[in-house]
Amino acid sequence: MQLELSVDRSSPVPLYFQLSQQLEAAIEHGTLTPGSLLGNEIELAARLGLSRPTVRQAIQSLVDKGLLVRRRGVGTQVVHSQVKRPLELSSLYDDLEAAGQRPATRVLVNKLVPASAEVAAALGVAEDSDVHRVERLRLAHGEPMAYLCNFLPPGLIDLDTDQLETTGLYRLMRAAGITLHSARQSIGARAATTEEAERLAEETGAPLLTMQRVTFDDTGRAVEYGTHTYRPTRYSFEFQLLVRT
Amino acid sequence: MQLELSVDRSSPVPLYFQLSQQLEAAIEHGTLTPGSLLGNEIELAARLGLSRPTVRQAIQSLVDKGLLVRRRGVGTQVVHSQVKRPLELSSLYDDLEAAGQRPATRVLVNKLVPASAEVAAALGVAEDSDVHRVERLRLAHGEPMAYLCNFLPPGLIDLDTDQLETTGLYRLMRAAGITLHSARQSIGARAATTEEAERLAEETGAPLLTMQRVTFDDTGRAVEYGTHTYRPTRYSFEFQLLVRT
DNA sequence: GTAGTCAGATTGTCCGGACATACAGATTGA
DNA sequence: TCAATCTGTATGTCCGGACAATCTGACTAC
Repeated sequence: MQLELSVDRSSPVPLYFQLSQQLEAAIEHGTLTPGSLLGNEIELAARLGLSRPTVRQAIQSLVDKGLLVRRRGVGTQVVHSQVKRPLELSSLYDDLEAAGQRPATRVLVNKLVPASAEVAAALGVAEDSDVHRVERLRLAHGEPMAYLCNFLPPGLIDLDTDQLETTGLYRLMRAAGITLHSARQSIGARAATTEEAERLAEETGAPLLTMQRVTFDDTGRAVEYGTHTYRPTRYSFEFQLLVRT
Repeated sequence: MQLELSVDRSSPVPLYFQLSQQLEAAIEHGTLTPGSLLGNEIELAARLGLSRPTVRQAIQSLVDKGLLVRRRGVGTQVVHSQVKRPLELSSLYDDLEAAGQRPATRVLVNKLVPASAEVAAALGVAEDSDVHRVERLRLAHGEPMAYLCNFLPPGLIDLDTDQLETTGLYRLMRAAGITLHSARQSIGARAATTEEAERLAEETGAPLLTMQRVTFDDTGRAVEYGTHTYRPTRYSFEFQLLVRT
């Protein structure tokens, strides 16, 4: 069957983007079934009244997302496996909300403190200089799920406790005009100390999932350093990843 | 200072790839310092005797890798933060070897077994049909580090125990002509059972880091399903990730 | 002095074409 | 019958050009 595709040249949205979105929607919706050929680029371009480079750009973006596979001499086809999303830089809050869990946050600490050596190194600021320290308890369905301790350099964002209780940190940062670009993460596990256990309603010595992360904006500045502990019975890290080529 | 760049038109290596590799090397080597402008595309193209689309393709590949940032009206500059690698689909064996640890593998099980419901679902094969089951203990410096249990569909690869002891599973699969494409991972933690503790020389109830993974090739077939447990005192997952744009 | 405006610079998008390269299947030869 | 070769098809690479969108900084007007 013929796929219904069309582009709006009067729209400010780039043509290749319009096309890639329609193709992605068709894949998501099942109109383009896994394994099916996409039809050659030349004809597709002619059918849409676009040039081949534009069509290629649209297809390439979906190849990069892992939705399509190109084979020289064969064609472009939809991958069989259900690709979800390739581990984006998302916040726990958004993840929980998307999963239908009603997330809640209890802000335990929100103040300026002198940076420890560890924090100073991670954020690239001078030791003992002032940094924001935010400690939060993240709940889902009223049950504690994670304990989040974050450090931010000063002057970057105005951290309002009320806002922190109603939304995620990443969303606040994006809203403040910070372009999140990359992050360096480390995921591990360890036994809960008595203090940690108490916070998360676990037993002392119970296994905890830990995550440390330094986030950078597009200028390469470190904009956030966080040390998080999760209850492994309530949370695990799930993600899809692609090979780099 | 002027960066020394040149391309070899007689080489079968694509021109844009030659350029991107030279730029990447210059960034890695420090010749291109973080924050420095790359010079505009037009002039760069003229200097190298290339067309602008070719130069753009080279630059774009580095932008995708997170090494460069483009700004309309400003230019292209090197990001400040030290980007390592964006979480490729690597094997524990390669990771350890790259880190200078001398990895060793002890194959505990290597046989065909009927697929359980869980395995059948992950690999997309019929329940009770034959699948390879491989259990391995991964050691570093003679100390147990991880227990790896993997399942593979039959007919895909010849699993030789000797080879499994001297290299990683992924390397074997790639050598067998399998193109690894994507994987779905889940990382969590739990307390060690007595059996698990014994295998890894830990105490019963000690925290363990767990990872489950289904790997797909470029046709979308599931080619491997694995359940791994790591000693968190010896291993943690470290990776860099980029925002998708 | 401050805000608005304008011009230059640079990347973003798009076009049309050309040739190279690799794959699959049909044809041909032994 | 089987293997080597040819051929068509589709993507991969590359070119040269055109115009649009956006950012920076300087200029101008109030």
